[in-house]
Amino acid sequence: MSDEIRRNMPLFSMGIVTDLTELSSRQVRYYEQQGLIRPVRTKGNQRLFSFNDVDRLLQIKSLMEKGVNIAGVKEMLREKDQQQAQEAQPEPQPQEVTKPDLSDAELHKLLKRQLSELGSRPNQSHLIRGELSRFFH
Amino acid sequence: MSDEIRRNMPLFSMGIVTDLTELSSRQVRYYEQQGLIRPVRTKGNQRLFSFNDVDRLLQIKSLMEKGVNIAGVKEMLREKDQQQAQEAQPEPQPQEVTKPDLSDAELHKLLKRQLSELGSRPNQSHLIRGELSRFFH
DNA sequence: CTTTTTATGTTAAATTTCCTTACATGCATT
DNA sequence: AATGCATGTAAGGAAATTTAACATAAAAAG
Repeated sequence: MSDEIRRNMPLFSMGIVTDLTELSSRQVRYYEQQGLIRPVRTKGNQRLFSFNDVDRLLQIKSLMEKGVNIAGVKEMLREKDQQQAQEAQPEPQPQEVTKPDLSDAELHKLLKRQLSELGSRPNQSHLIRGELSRFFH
Repeated sequence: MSDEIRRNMPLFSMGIVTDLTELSSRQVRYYEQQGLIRPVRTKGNQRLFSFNDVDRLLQIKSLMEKGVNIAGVKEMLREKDQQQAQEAQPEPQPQEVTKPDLSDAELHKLLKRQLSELGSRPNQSHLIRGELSRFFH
């Protein structure tokens, strides 16, 4: 729980995040606009990102490089969020499945179509998916 | 060693550091000028601080609140740096003691005089000495 | 008890970074 | 051919940061 706080502490400015992720600021703002991340703001309205935000951005980048579109990314992050919420409160809560934004059929079709690609491009000198987790234990 | 990289990765802008440490930017710059920290710079000449920098600033703050002056802080950080350097390369290196900037007598006198005070003031909502270490394992 | 040093505050001007908005565009999808 | 998605780019303004200078209270030195 104290870990939760650390992961969500607003620490990084836009410039550092673009360096860390090698995303353009345009991309980062677009992803925020699409509801994929929720950085807080300074008094002067500038974005401050947390470890979690950077982590999500790396996941988003990874997925989009595989051809997944925003809708797909949104769906996958939503699932992951649910998992984490479950882990956070381990009470076995009998709950009817929350309706996904997209039907299972739609999502399946979507992913099936998109996962037939594979853009490959060497990368380094910045964070890659999974590398961030080492910042905490 | 990979840990060393993480600890020294330039991540934080001035604003975040002043929030984290509750030091004024003036203080942070002064401590840099005195050689206590060495933040790197962006292309545009703005400071970028690492975890290590923030950690040192918290130590500096803690010491100065106890009345230790810059010279004393400098000495104590130097000692700690030596320790860490030793731990990093555990080769039993027979080395004659490096001459301190201040003689032992001077330092002793200095600390003895200064440690007779104790400014107490409640603090919260920011990092305190030792709290930062949890960001890594 | 003056004088000097230390550590920090404050202000100003210049520079850099970031913000929003708007328009442009290549590539898929329809 | 027309539309939508994801991103680039440019303009204008606001916020954050920088250096340099001057001010000052408290401590140290003489």
